[in-house]
Amino acid sequence: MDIANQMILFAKVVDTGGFSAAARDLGLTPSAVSRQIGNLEDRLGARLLNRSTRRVSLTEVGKEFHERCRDIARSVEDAEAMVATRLDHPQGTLRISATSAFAKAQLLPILPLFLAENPDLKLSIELTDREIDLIGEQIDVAIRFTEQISDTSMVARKLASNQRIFCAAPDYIKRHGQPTKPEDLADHNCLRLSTVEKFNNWQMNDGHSNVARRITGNFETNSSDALFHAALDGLGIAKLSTYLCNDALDDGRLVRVLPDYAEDASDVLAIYPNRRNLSPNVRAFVDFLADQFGKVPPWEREKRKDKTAA
Amino acid sequence: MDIANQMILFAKVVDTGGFSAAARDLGLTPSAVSRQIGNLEDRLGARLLNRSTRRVSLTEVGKEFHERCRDIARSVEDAEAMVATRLDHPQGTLRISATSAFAKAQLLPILPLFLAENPDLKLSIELTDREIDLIGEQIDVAIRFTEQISDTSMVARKLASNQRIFCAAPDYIKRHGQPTKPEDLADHNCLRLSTVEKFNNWQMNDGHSNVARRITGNFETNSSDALFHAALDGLGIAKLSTYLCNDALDDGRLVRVLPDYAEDASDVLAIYPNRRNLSPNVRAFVDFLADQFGKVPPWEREKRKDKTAA
DNA sequence: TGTAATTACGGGATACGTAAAGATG
DNA sequence: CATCTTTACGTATCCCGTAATTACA
Repeated sequence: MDIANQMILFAKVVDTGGFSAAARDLGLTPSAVSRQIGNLEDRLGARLLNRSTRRVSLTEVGKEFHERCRDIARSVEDAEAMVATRLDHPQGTLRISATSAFAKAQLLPILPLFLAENPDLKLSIELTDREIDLIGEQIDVAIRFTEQISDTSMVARKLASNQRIFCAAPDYIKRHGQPTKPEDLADHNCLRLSTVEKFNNWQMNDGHSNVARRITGNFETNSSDALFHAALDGLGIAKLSTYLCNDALDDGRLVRVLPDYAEDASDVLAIYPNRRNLSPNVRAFVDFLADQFGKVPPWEREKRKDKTAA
Repeated sequence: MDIANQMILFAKVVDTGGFSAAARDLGLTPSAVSRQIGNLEDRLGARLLNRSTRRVSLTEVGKEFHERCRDIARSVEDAEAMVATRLDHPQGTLRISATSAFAKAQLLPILPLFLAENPDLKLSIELTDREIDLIGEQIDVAIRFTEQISDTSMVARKLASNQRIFCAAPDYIKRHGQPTKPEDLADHNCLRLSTVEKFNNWQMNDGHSNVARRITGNFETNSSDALFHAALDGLGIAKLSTYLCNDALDDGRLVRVLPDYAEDASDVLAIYPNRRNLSPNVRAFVDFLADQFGKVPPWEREKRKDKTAA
């Protein structure tokens, strides 16, 4: 047994007034207590307790040492209790990472509800589109899109499906015509996301097979959000995540292009450090996300299906 | 391993910045450190550290827990250091018990020298003639006279020999005559110490054999000191410890009676709790006593021998 | 390639309980 | 006589190190 526990044991002996009493309290035998205290004294090189068979009394060093040991014992208990308290319900600060586009479109709108459900919780939202070091940045939960989990200690939980589909402003279509087959894209101004689409072609899937089509365009950006707005502004055709363009499709600011084609569906993932000893904060947040996005994500809700059907 | 040491280990891991670094510092393997931290987390039910193979970072609970653990680790070290400091040289308070007669005659006179040798030491002198519970009274050292050590945990170190001899004031002898053989005591007023001499006879030894002689007298007391003063006042013949009567014999206030007889020699003992992990305070004091009384006690010094020889 | 964290596995240190002894009120 | 501390002794626990694995720079 190492010294710290012997110190706590010593405090217990003094507080209970004897070896046997301490042993009873701790579920040990007097024998074990006696030996540990003896070891402690030998290690310190000082006698802490003078003992007869009937009585135990502190030496002068013992008295001072005891005060410190008692404080330490208390601190240990307090620290343990502190953790237990924090485990009781979500509290403190939860650091969340997401891409700015997803955050603006989907995450931020639902956070007030989450905060209302968890009054003791504070949020710290970190918006970055590049991949980040979750551990280095002390992120509790990140929301990412099938970007593979680099670290095996990380756990990814699927929140929803996401597809990227082809959209343009009605005005753009009016001016440049409606493409009807993938090949037509070559004649259009295709807006690119520079971070993902490094090569000038788009993967697309008609439900049966994948094809890749070469594209051209005079606009690229590293920001999904900027891409979205460029499409809204009628700059050309963009491949946009459904979570991002659903509202604009609903109210007619965008129309879908090549509706039979889409990129392979990918997943919206909540990524967090580890499933073992998961913090209540993370658990609550991930559960909340799963609840909000899980069955039918907002961007696939009825209202939109009605309109497109119409 | 119990929780307190795991907490200290955890603090070390955070302070060194990793499991391997902590392991190196502590002379352990990363494997052991990993397991202990894992156990700690499981016990607490909370993740303290998020770790990749290259990086370790604190969770929110971990951060707060760490602060407490670091404080605890420091407190443990401080407490250990405090004891080590006190072991360095005698300091603090030493509680000494002695009989009041011995203290007045022999102990108190030499204490200033002891205090001068140990400037950081304070003394607390407890004078009681009855036997006391050293442990209950928190006595560090008791000076007693062959009163058997009741507790085996106690250690007795012989400081000097002591004899009790027969004395009277010259004035008393002048008035009642000099006894020349033990039987003569029956005709004298013998002063008794009530605590020791419960029966009305005195043991005496002529160097060959013990005899017991019945005595009578009109004075008894529980105080050696009072007995001594009664003898000085010429009340009768007293059996007095040499440590007590030497000065009076030296300067003629008392004369020895039946000089060929004395009580069996007994020992002046220093009694202290235990030899294991003896405190520097006790060690210094007992050594000092042995040095002062050890070879030839003050009450057997030359000056007196000269005079009695004369 | 070198370092880091983790896990399984086997051996060994160690801390426990039992039992007995000595002491105390 | 019940209770207390201490010590010896045998055992079982548990904790560590070794080695292998996976991850990361």
